[in-house]
Amino acid sequence: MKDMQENANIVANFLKGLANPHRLLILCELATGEKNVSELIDATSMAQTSMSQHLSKLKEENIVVFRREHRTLFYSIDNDAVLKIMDVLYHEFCEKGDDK
Amino acid sequence: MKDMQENANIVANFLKGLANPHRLLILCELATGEKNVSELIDATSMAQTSMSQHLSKLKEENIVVFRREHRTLFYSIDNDAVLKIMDVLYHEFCEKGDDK
DNA sequence: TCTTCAATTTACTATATTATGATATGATAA
DNA sequence: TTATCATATCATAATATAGTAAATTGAAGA
Repeated sequence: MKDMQENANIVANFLKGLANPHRLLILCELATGEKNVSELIDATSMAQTSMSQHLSKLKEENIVVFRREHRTLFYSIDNDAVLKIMDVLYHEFCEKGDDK
Repeated sequence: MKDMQENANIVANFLKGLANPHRLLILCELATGEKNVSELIDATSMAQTSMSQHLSKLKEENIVVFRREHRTLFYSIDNDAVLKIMDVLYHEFCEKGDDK
């Protein structure tokens, strides 16, 4: 096992990839299945450039992958840890205690 | 349930609280049980000021709590989601595939 | 080839985060 | 009260992140 310090850097970068409201919304969309960029823009009302940059960050951290079909790029979540963490976050923040 | 946008902001802030190598190391220490600030400084070799700021951030996001005993403050993790996420992260990043 | 569509990259600015040094607080002992 | 220990806060500078506009790439149809 790598030493803690080194792991801490890797894990922190991974978490930074998730720690943005726009990227979380993107991941919520992708959690229900593969989507192309236009669909993601429609679903989140984000600017196209901004979407592209956030997708780029998600790719960089190996959180999502994409495949090209003609001119269209389809993105999907390719990370088991991400799905597990989203599950924890959903139960913690979206299901309970929403009435404060 | 709150709308996604609002939840996304809250969750992103929570994740930002975790997304720093120093804070992850602090949480690794606290995962084994309550520790005071001096112990955390010794264990992580961080500067005192830096430690204090990171603990402050962790408190702000309700990730840790503390209790005072005389002059000494004891910190501990007070968040079930944090422990679950750390567990996922540990399995993903610290146990497997460490030999790349 | 020329044009257009889908998406990315680049450049720039605004804002947020982090590290560091100096100072302050709160609790206790002398 | 004064000194000291444990810790927090403040100020500042360096760095990272995010948003926006303009330019670029890659694929496909006219």
